[in-house]
Amino acid sequence: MTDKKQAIRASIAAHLLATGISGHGIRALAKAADTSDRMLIYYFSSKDELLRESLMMIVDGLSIQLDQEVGDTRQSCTDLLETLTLLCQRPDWRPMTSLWFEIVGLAARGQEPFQSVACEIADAFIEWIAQHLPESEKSRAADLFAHLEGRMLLMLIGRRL
Amino acid sequence: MTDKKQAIRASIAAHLLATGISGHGIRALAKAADTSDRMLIYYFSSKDELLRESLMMIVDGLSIQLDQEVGDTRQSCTDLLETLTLLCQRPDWRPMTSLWFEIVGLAARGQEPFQSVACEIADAFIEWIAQHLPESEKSRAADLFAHLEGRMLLMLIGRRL
DNA sequence: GAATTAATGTAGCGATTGCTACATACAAAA
DNA sequence: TTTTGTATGTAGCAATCGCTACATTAATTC
Repeated sequence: MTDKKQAIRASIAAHLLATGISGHGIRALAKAADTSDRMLIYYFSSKDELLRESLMMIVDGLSIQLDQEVGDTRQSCTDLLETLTLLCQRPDWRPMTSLWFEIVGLAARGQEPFQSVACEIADAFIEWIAQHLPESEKSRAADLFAHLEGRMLLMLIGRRL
Repeated sequence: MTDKKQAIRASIAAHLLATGISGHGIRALAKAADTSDRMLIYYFSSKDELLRESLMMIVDGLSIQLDQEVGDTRQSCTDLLETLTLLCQRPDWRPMTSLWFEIVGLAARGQEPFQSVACEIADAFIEWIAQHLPESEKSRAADLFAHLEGRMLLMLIGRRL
């Protein structure tokens, strides 16, 4: 059933957020989703497809989650960067940050499905930023995203600004 | 002999730059260094140690390489960011960029030896930036690095500013 | 009730993983 | 010359990898 498939997607997504992508065989993933490796392949055909669909679940929730945290107000470029910097530094966002850079690392060599997932996440985030900037600064959304990402990277490896 | 060990380090470093870190067993690495897996373990005790030493070779050459490319002049914060952005966008720097984000991705979950290697690279780069900024702007070195890294990330996944 | 389809368990395949045991060659030291 | 230590090849181990073959049960349809 599609319910079952969706439940598996959700379990795997949570597990990836909590423990990372690499180093988990399908047997371990199956245990995390309370099923068997046999069933994972039955539903998703391959491990790659399972990962792709699970990661896309997270992407789809990103904009909503950002709205919940930041609110739907517009801020200047400088202010929005500070707001998002504070948000991404919060401990409860750490799993998301780790997962994001893990995806980027896997995408760095063009490896699917991570390459396309990375693009989708970046595009979604930049789009969200653009919609929360004043009209006059919309064109700076991508560079604001870049600046934010760099700060997240520094934080991730334990380096201060 | 130490010569042999050093030659292996160099071969492996070049191979990692060209083809990435993940997905290579020690048998493949041995072939790239024109030796046997048996000898890699003989010299380096473990795959982790082999990777650590090979990656550190790259780190050690980073400042020198930056000096060669950019020159030893000081620039304002804004100018230096543009200079470095152009440099890191050059196709011949692409392997370095990919490798760097691959390392960060592996470090994202605290996995050694990538965690410590990532710190060393970041520290070396930030230190280099600080030394190429005017006295009055030195404190902004880390954030300039952050901004640059974010731009590299965008470029890496094929997104424009 | 019979036939068909969907869902699931069990077992295992062939490939690869990092690493080790054992033997051997060769050189320097005693 | 015997001994000792370094360098190297060959073979293989136990674990894990993604995935498949085969059988069986459970649910649906005719």
